[in-house]
Amino acid sequence: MDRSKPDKTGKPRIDTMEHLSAAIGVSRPTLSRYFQDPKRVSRTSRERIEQGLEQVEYVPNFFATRMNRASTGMIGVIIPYLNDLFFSRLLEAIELAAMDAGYSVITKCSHSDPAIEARAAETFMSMNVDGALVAPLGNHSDLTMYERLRSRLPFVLVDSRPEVMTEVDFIGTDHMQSTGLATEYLARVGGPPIFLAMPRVNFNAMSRERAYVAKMEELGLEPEIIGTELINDSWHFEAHGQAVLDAEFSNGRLTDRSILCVNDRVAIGALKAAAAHGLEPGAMRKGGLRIAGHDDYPLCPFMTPSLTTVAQNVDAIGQAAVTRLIENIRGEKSSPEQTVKLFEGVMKMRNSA
Amino acid sequence: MDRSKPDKTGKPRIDTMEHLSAAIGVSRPTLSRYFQDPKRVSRTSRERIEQGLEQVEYVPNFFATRMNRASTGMIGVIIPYLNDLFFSRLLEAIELAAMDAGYSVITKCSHSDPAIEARAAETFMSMNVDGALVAPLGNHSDLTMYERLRSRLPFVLVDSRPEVMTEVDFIGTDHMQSTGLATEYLARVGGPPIFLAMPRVNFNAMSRERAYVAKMEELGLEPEIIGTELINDSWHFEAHGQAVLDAEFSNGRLTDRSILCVNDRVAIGALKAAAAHGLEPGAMRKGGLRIAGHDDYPLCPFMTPSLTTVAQNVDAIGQAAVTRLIENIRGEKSSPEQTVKLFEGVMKMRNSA
DNA sequence: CGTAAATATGGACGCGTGTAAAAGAGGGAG
DNA sequence: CTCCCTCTTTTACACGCGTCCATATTTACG
Repeated sequence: MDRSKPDKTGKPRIDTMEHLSAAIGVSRPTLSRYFQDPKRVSRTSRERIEQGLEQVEYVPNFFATRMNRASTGMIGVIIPYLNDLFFSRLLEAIELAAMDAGYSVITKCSHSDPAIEARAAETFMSMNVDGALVAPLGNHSDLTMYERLRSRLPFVLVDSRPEVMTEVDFIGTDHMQSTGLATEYLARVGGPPIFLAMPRVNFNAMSRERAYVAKMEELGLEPEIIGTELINDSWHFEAHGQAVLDAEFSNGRLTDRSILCVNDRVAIGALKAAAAHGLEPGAMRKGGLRIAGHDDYPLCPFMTPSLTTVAQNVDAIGQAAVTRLIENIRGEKSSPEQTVKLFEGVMKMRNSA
Repeated sequence: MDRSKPDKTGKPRIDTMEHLSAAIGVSRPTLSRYFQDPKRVSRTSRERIEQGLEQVEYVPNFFATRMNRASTGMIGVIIPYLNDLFFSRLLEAIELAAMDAGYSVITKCSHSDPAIEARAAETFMSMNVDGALVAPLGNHSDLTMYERLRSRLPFVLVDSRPEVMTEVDFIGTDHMQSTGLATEYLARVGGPPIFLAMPRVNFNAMSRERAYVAKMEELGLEPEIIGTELINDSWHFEAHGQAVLDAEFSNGRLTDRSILCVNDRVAIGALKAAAAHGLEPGAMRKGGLRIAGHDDYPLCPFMTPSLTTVAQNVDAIGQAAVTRLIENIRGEKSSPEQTVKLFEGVMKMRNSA
């Protein structure tokens, strides 16, 4: 591919600012300033440049523009896995917020692998990103990597946070509140809820479990937790929920209980187990099977019965994370104190509980 | 942030190869070669470097390493939207395949916006990515942008393809086959299927519609299509399916028909509409409501009833797309002929049809 | 119209690394 | 011990653009 030939649009392509400078009769530094901010050159130069750009095709080289510049205008985002609509929504919120703020984001997915996560962090540092936003993988993450990242760049944790990282900015949901809300709701409308957990693969799972226990004790009820043992080793949350409840229902247990699932994907599996056993979880009957989730997964309204859950304010979390990160970037000196911002969950009462 | 201070790990950090060279007594170009491929320096140098790297922390600058190099080792991937498990699965397959092949991928999401899509393409070109993999947005995409991309880099389309771009490499599903399969299946086990379409937002939607019509005509049946009118202007596929069928069922229509949905997300909405009307789509009864989808969305087995669908071989598509792109990158001269690779769909018979 | 102040411009240098070509080191044969 | 060959290292330049600073140009004001 010869990179200096005209392309199909007919415009001749120019590949360096030097050549562009020669082509339209403006010095290269002036062009450089123009591309950073058109207002930094005089109106006459600006018009001349813009007119020239209509004749040829030129885009400044991405790497060269970021080599010798204080700010790269990029923020790095690390997401633990993609095949989960919660994280894809979060990522979307982050990308749009960053775009609004004039930053371009570069995303890396950990694919459930701490080594990949660590490599992504190294890459971000070697790219001199202005800051990093990390949704941690969970227990297996390399915490020294987080420390390294934090000591080198503005750094904000999103969604979940390792217990030991108490002095880092963190934006997420107040699980104490949100899970407490769901627990209280179930306790009020049905019997004392039981908690359908997951293997301890991430910090939020543990936070919610603890929040459930705390709320139950506050209500003077006995907490009961099932599903902490590993059934499958992958991120098949739905299958996990289904398998755990299938075992219970098969033994005639829990068929008239309120079940609070650690998240909606587990709850979707739970709904399936119920249906398979001819059970109809529902909010309407007094006493009887109830199933609720957590997160407000986009498919909740379309489940049968529609899934009662507590919604995380994903958009607000993404927006706030970006905002906080940019604050850190802008005034690294002025904001030494840590920020923790937790958004409240909102009960979404539907038909399953 | 002073970038030359030792970090928390205790290792002093070194920020340029020059300094590293001075620190461990090996020339900078030798270091450069070492980082590209350790085998390119003598064993003695290699050992000395590796020993030195244990004492200090250093990672080559990402931008500088890619400035003056023939191959950047990067491939760009454009995905139309994230909040869809089909695309997140595809992206995962692509990322893992590329990682295996030693390429790092940089992902951009169009967020349903052709302007963002075009900007992503410009960015890729200005980054000198070795190649680009694009899952098109649909009708609104800027086709001249695709042409520009194609004329400048190895370029492979994935998942769907604009009709006019007939001479580009393309990897996807054979919708003629897959949709035909589902059509035939429904026609055989139930009555003549009706097709629940979407507004024509992407090319696959149209391909499947055409495939349905072709198969119906082959079977000597009258094709019937509903749902092409826009109900909501966003990508709320489930809501679309639900709304269209709700209108039909409310008027007492289609309640005993076989309904083939353009994709699983629409089908999930359709299932919901059925449940709301007390209808139980099922494979078991002769005659009666049947609902099937397309794609094998990960949640299909967990729907109630579980959703019959035809599976796309997402992993194979992702893998093949990367393989083909790398072929293009490696031997730009040797493979001028176009490659179109279409994978067959596989019927997943579950309970809904 | 003239002069000082404000602004715009261009030359020169630097960013951190890749790479071609030249210099060096090592090793074996004569 | 010398010569030649091969592998390795080094020297020198290149990549494309940001940015400082001296200089040219415009503007403001009298």
